[in-house]
Amino acid sequence: MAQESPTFSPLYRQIKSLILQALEAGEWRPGQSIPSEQELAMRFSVSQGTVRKAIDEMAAENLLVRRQGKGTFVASHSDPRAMFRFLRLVPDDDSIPQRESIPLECWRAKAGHEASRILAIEPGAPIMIVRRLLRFATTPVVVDEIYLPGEVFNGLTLEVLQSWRSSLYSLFESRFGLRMIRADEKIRAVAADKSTAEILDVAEGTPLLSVERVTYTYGDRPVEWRRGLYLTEAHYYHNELN
Amino acid sequence: MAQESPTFSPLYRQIKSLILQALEAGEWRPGQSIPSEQELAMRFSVSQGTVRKAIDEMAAENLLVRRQGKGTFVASHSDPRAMFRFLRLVPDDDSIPQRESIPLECWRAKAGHEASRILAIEPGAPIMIVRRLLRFATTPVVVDEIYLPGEVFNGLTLEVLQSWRSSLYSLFESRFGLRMIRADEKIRAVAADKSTAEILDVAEGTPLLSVERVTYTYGDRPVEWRRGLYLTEAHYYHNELN
DNA sequence: TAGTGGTCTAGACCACGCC
DNA sequence: GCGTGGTCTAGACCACTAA
Repeated sequence: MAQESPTFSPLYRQIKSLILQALEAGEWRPGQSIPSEQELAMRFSVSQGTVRKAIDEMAAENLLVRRQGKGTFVASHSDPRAMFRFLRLVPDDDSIPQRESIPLECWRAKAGHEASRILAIEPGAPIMIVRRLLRFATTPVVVDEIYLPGEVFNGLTLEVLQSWRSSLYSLFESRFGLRMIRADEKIRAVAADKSTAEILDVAEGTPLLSVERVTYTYGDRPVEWRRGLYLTEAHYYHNELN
Repeated sequence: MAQESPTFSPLYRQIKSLILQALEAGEWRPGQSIPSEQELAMRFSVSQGTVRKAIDEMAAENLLVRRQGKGTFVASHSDPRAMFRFLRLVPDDDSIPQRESIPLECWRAKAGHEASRILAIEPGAPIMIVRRLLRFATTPVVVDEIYLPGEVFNGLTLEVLQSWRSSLYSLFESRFGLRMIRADEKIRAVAADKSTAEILDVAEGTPLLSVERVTYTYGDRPVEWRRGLYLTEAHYYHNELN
């Protein structure tokens, strides 16, 4: 008969979005622990099991990290376990390489049509463009061109990038308070242009993986658009299908 | 003090592996429903909540599919919702294309060094090799070369392949009782060789995505090794990162 | 209306990390 | 020993599906 709840949302999802709000508001910082399940249950006046289910989902989405006996922590790109979480390039011998990010350029620009559409900002709005090289041990393997909304990344310079000894996303997190939650990648095969070929030390025309990534923060807000060119002669992009 | 349980396994995981066993033994067929949570709880003499947690995990792994009000079902590649579950190629305009699989060749061979290693069979053991073309609407987009253990795929012929009007994995499931659970892909950029270029109707040397996939059935047993060459001029390989 | 999965609760106990 | 997350239970009630 009567449609009771056209937008029925279970209690644990409401709790989840409350925790999300707190997270977004910066109530707990990346790497820090959030209150215990008991405390949260009291705070929201629900049972511990309901809080638990909310946290379960958020842990599955890599927003939180549970550690038995210790507590629940806000996920962080500064955590060694998650440092290159989004980089799927692996050496052919499946070793874990020493990665090194080498910033090449960093300049201001105005958002063109495509950048404004993808980053959901006004055309002509300020953006930052970063070019950088990624090396595995001493081998150059990836050239990235990264587009960032200038609004958010105010104060980003080549010097800042060069003085940072860790992953880009951990810099974004620490310096700009931006937490990268998830990303979408579009992968294609392309031929290396001259300048990329030089940087990667291969012949012009060498087939490369073009990896176009849009990265999102809380609320599915896009905050990074990057295009990486991956050299796959001694490495491969690894993907697991379920 | 005493190390109580070096290999502690919670009850719900034991239940999970019992359900897995039943699944593997073919007690319930793909697409069919398994017993209700209550029935399983009685059968295994545990609470409904414990069964629920076991099923939760299996649903997350795409082994089972829950449908509220109806029951829990064995996942199937014949289900339209999961038909091309492992194919990540998408048209640039993000439309959902009409896919068509065109078998080109199918022959017997003996496993070489690499095939035997990957499929975990004896070198020299019989294998089947299938070559096929995949079209989106009328556009050729993928050429696959597929290696299958002959032991399992006894009776596979080009005629069988040609008479099947659906996805390969649904054929494997229906005809050979083989259920593909998960897969690992290694992606590279390569240049099109002459014969592939002809089939895909592009110039020789065109950059293509090389997608090497190993597919596993229950118990992490590898049962398929394939290499696909994807044309990415009007399509892209989509990947979501979390 | 009956049966299924989905939610929510309350309480007991276990495993783990740390002091 | 204490606090944390992790497991297990039992029971009540809700939402969805199909007969």
